[in-house]
Amino acid sequence: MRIGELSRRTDVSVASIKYYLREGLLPPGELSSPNQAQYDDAHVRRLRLIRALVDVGGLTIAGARDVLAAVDDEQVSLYAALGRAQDAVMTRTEPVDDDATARAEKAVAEMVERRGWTTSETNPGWRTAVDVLAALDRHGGERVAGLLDVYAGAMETVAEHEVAAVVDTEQRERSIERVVTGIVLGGALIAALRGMAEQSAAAARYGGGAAPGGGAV
Amino acid sequence: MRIGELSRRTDVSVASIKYYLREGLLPPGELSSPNQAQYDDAHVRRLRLIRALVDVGGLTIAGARDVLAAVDDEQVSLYAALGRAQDAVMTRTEPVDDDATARAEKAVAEMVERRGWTTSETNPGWRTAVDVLAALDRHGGERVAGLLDVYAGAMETVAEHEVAAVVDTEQRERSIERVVTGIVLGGALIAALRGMAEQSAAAARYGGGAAPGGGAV
DNA sequence: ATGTATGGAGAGTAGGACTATCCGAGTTGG
DNA sequence: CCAACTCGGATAGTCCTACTCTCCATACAT
Repeated sequence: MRIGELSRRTDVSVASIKYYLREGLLPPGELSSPNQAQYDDAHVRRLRLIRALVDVGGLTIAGARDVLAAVDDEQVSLYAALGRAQDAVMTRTEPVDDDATARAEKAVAEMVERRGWTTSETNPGWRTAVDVLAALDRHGGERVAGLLDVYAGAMETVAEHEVAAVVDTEQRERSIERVVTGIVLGGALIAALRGMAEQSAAAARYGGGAAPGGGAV
Repeated sequence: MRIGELSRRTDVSVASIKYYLREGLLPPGELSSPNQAQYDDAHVRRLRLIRALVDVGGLTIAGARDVLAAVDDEQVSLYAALGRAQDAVMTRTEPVDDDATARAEKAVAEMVERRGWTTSETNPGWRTAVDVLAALDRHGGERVAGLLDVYAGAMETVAEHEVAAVVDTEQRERSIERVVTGIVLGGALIAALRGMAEQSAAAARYGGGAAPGGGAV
């Protein structure tokens, strides 16, 4: 198929498709003549994956490109692809160096130790966790920070199920795609469910008035 | 204090402070003369809160303004503030109408029913959950979608602890600030810990090679 | 044959988050 | 008391991201 049909089938404008091609998110079609290319179902799939990562998962175009490059690269292990996807999802902050950070670092290190996690400070989550804890500390959110173990326990369960569900010795490319969509979209799903659970928990405690949400006001 | 000292104390440039004032994130200082204003500790606190929401929590300036408006508005209940914070964190997608969406809607509704959650479709999380599930469905992520109950169970536990920790009949403003920081920063913390837990779980299953993360490449 | 679609490249646009520049009015150190 | 600095407020400019538009020389469709 040519670009027009690809556009129709995926509901992505021709201009956007060209943009993704230029940015290297979508591999070029096969040229049948110097200025005529053919696209196939793989392009349709890829385009849908891009939309899912960007629209639903909230990745930037650059983040999506990195993740997709890992999917395409035969050299990249499933384990490394997982890290790549995490990198793309996590917002990086430049490190500060104060008391709050020192305390936060200690809290994270102790938690990891306590739970026996096999992870290291090079994991992007580690730094982010420290940053968040430090911010909570600075702002008097110690009550929330005190839930570190509750959060960690919940994520431990989630991660075990996810890894078990996603990893499966099939064709490598499909498996990596699953890992990547799992990391990115799973994160969005977790955030969504947390919102619902929170409303529910608050309602239980207050006999809940009108439901929150529904846009601006 | 005047703007220069406010800037020094918070490490936020004078230009940015002026910008936040213009955008209504930071209340104006008290004018001692037509062109001289005084700021106080409340401004310092507020500025730190803004930075935490934006830098760590990943809110946009507009999102932070909405959330802070809820904190400031005496009329807004704690329960409503919670919804406001969720709105700010959640990425809104315009709805599609296909089979995948229909299936996703059913799955979410059944899950809510099964768990007896007090929440409704007006909760921004509900729509997001449907969108994510639909995207997973479209992309062959049914394995991840099958974890819906695992995710929901984990978030149920988390939400109960959070609501209990955060709500506390003290001064309303502080309490609402805690709810808001809890929602926003708690979400970032959860994402970070999930990343770490996932690395750990993957390592357990593979004898883990080099740790992922550490930036580009 | 003639009108529409295509590939590729470059320029243009809209929104977001600052950052820089001005200016007339305080404030401060010598 | 005066020069140098700082301030508040407003406007304009910058950089980035994610597109979107415009061209043009083919290619395809009828």
